Amino acid sequence: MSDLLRRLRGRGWRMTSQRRVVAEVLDGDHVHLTADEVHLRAAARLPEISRATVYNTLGELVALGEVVEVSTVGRAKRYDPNARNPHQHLVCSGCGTVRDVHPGGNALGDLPEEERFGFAVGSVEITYRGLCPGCA
Amino acid sequence: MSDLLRRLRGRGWRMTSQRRVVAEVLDGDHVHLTADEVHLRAAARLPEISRATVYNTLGELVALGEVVEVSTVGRAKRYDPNARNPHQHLVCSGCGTVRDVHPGGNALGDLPEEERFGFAVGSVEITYRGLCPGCA
DNA sequence: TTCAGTGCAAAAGATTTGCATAAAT
DNA sequence: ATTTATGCAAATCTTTTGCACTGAA
Repeated sequence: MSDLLRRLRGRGWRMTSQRRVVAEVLDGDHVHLTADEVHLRAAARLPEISRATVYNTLGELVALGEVVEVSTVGRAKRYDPNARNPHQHLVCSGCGTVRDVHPGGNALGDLPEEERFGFAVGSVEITYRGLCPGCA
Repeated sequence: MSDLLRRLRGRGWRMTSQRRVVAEVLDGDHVHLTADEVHLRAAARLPEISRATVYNTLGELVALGEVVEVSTVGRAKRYDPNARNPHQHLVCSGCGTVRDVHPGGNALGDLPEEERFGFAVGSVEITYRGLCPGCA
């Protein structure tokens, strides 16, 4: 069973065949799928699964903190199940492909208090943009 | 005349009343408008300007490197004319408001070569997410 | 049994596109 | 005169919503 699924079970998440398939599709450490790609792969195993359910389920996983939404410029959001291991993203401006990077040396410190303007800062997202070998 | 407009003139950008108005709306150092907001403000001065023209113009300004698209999670893109001064963004997860931040001390170094996977990295985007005082 | 989850289809929001017309150089 | 930009309306893509129905606990 996938790690994600095991964790969700442990948290008392109500299980259905649709939810199981979505969680299975999202298993792995370098997965960055769009909602539509998740639906496509889930439907390969469970043909009757609807887009609405995929969106609902993804939204819940995000709310639970088990999946992170990767922001995009114009393109569809991508969902990253590797929420436990902080990391950053290298995104191709051509095809939208996402790669994980872990630049050990230059991790970003917190935003200093005097730069927060009263915001309750919860997360930092760092994205490197450029062209992948295939698109260059 | 706005700085942006002056620069565009200098680059031989073909000028029209629509383009002028869009450039004027985008003038300033802490502007983060959506395409729709740009259209709204532009239309206040030039009622016949169309959304398509606003989108076209914004796309060109981005291609010229004069304006930066601020990525969002789900929401409409925002356009930031402050492309000359590298800075970062504090984004409210509640209302989508964007604030500029310049955390001097912890600027991010480049992504090391061995972490680039053959990508031609062109830019880094750093976004702090959280709730603004109003939404908290 | 009960309540949360699902599917469907329609709606909404953001952005793009095709094409005839208008305007800048 | 020539070339490029504009406006309109329709189309596309992504995501959300309302509601009756199904299935997990």
